[in-house]
Amino acid sequence: MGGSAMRGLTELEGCVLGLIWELAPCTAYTLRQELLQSHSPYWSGSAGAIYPLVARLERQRLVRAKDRATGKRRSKAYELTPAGLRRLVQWLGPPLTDETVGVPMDPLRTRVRFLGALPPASRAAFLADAEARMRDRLTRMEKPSGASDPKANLYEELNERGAVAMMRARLEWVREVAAGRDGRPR
Amino acid sequence: MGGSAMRGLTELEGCVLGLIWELAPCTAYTLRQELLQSHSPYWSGSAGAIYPLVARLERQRLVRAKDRATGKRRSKAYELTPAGLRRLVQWLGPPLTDETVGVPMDPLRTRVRFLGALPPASRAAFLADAEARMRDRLTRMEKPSGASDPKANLYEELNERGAVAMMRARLEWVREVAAGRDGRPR
DNA sequence: CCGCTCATGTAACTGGTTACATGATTTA
DNA sequence: TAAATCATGTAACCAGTTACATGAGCGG
Repeated sequence: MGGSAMRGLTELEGCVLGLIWELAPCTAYTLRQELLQSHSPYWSGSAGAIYPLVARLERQRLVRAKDRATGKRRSKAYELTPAGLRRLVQWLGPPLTDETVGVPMDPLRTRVRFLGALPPASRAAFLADAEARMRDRLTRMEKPSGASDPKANLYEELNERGAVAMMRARLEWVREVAAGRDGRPR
Repeated sequence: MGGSAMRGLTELEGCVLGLIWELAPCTAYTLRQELLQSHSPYWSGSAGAIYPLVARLERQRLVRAKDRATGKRRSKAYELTPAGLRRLVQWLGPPLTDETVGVPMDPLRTRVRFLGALPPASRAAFLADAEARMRDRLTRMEKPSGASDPKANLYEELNERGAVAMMRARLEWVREVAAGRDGRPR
């Protein structure tokens, strides 16, 4: 059952499925905005990614579209099918994969690994730049939670707190790298 | 100068360039092993990725190969050219891009965002699974540093400490999510 | 009416993936 | 000598990228 061999969802597919679950009924355009406005844009949210993706999901019957054209404007509003919800649930886990729980990739950490290739002066500049930018980002992440958006759902809030926690830990680590490049007790 | 329009390096290209700088002279095979054995394998280290990549680097003269065939076995050992080193340095930064310093993608965090789609019982199971696996990973990351490998260079060590720090912070966050889904003071 | 944003897509490309192919060298 | 591993690659595929195309609705 289920048409085409059911290979695993990509990260973006899972994420979009989740967004549709959250925002249904919603258009592909809305999904794009959500991805673009997310202040952690590892995905471009480009049209070239989203439209083919939702088309894929629709072909697999994980998603269905209510055609609601206003005037002469075509517009498709998507929502999960029962199969789509099952698929989302299965994608979420448990069980979790090693890929999911393992150390996530971090371009900054990768670069630090090769800091030895920079002339010493540049190393200091590198770390100073990193620290400054991260502090900046952190403040911008922590502030707007004041009163602007009451954070629709709990898990979105927790997700965001996770992002902040990661940035804090990363910042602290960079400081450690900068301060004691000697740091370790011996 | 510099042949082909010099577009930016991909993350993997930068990383491989760094590895060649570190291990030169070394073969493509060695690079693969390094990527495979790294206990954070976001890259497959597949032959299909590495060989074309180093060929690319060689065509751009960022890398040159000393042909050293032992017996009847062909073998190319790569090292950075001066241009390659310049390129590596430039890739490392400063200045850093937002992409580099920004919140890195984290599949676990993404999933937590949509935890609401799971039946409550599964939510608990999800979080328990996550915590268990992460604790397991952490212990395995912290242990072997005992005496086995004296950690060749400082920055490799710092890189690894960064990975551990990230995992710790993530674990703590997951605990927070699990313990107080009420957590916040209001 | 001009230009901007809304909204939906297509086309060409590309970097990385799995899977396969090939042969040399080492080990059981 | 058979099996495993070393070592170097190629071929087909695929998801996501940038860039472009098209047209409706709206504010000035």
